[in-house]
Amino acid sequence: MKNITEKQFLEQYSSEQYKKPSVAVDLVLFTIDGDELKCALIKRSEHPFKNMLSLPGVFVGINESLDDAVRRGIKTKAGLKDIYFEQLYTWGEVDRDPRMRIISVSYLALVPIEKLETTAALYPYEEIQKAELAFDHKKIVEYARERIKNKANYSDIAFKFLPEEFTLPQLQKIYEILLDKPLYKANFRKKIEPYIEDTGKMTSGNAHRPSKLYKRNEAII
Amino acid sequence: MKNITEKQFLEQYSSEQYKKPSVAVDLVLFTIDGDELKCALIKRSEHPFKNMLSLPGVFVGINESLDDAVRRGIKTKAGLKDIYFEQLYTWGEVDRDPRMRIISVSYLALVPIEKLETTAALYPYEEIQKAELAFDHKKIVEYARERIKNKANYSDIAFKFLPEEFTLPQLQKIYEILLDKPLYKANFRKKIEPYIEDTGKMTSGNAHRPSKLYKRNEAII
DNA sequence: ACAATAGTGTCTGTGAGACAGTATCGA
DNA sequence: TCGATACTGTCTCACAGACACTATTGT
Repeated sequence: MKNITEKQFLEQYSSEQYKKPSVAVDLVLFTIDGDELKCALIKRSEHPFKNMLSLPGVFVGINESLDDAVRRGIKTKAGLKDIYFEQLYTWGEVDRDPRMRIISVSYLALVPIEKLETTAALYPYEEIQKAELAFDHKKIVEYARERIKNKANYSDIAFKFLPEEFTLPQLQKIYEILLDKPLYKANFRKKIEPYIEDTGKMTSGNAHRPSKLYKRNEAII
Repeated sequence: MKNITEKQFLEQYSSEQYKKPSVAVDLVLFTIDGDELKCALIKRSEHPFKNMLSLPGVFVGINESLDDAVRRGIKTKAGLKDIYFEQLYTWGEVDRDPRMRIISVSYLALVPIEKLETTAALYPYEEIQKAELAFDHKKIVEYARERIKNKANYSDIAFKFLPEEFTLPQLQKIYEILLDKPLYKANFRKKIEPYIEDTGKMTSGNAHRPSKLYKRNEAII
């Protein structure tokens, strides 16, 4: 950039001789199924890493924001819309994809299992940890796992795995899975109390004592 | 992507008709100067946003990792090497740069003021907040400010603003600036005690009671 | 009545917060 | 001796952790 204006530089930079990396968004879509945290993965049908599992992802269009690309990915790969997502980390090692230079902006997406009537193939996190994934995708999934473990302590992400109305035993179960440790009922209830609101409704038909249905108290962060 | 193989798609995608975004890294380089948190900014000499302040940044080379681009940026823009940095967030709105589509991977960099004998122009954060910055850079600086405020509570980033050896009044000052609130001496010392190590040395010549010199206890996270 | 799950009362220890005190330097 | 800064002892209160208890359903 010596002796040329920024404008000249940009013209040169935009020209053919300056190769640009491609940019993709990769999705780590988690849900909780019974006692397990599960992640949506796609079996690759082409080389490289043929027949291996990989994260669903899309390339970012030239007139598409990152968040829009994520929404498109969630829609086309999992058939979902209006679910919670947040940016995780951007992975930019030169050789992370053997075909070409691809910078991957990874996103965490969370969805209640009830919304996932669709075809997305889910794999338990515990199995993923033991398996090999395509590209650097295993590292990305593990990064996402750490993130939800941390955020469970100080944010409301646990609620993203549940429908609008839920019981406290359900919510506690989510927390136990995310934090990977058992919690004391009484303590959990005292701690969570400010963040929830009684709906007045109860569960029924569960062969045992019914439980109250709560919803998130949106007024409290 | 209907009816074509992934290979064919990639060939098409790589061809000229598929325009790619550019990727840059933008640096939020903070230091603490006296009682103030300051950020390195550059006055733009070209349109758009001519004469306005902006974050130092570089385009990511096709054969350069993101971290390498950051190191190059820190070297060329601030004349520094081997300083602490971490990725912040990736900004991908379509119109964030009026000239062309640029996706910006922002990085936080922290440096002790003693290392900054150089020319980098520093601006107090409080002033930046009141000013206007080029592009979406003000939002990025504010995001970085929030990050260090949060991380001061549970990580060791405060130490990144100090040289190897430091006094507890110095360290407390850093924390007070980062957290933007006064701290009680006694409580601060009790809390920080496990993370520091006495060097046996003392300050001197300061016209008052000298203070002990400590260093980071690397064994403790 | 019983099994099973839902929900509550209370003790304890830890640690943050607040404040008052003592210690050691230069001038 | 005094001003200024460095450093310490201790009380209180909130809250996480642990555990034992009571409550309500279907069978």
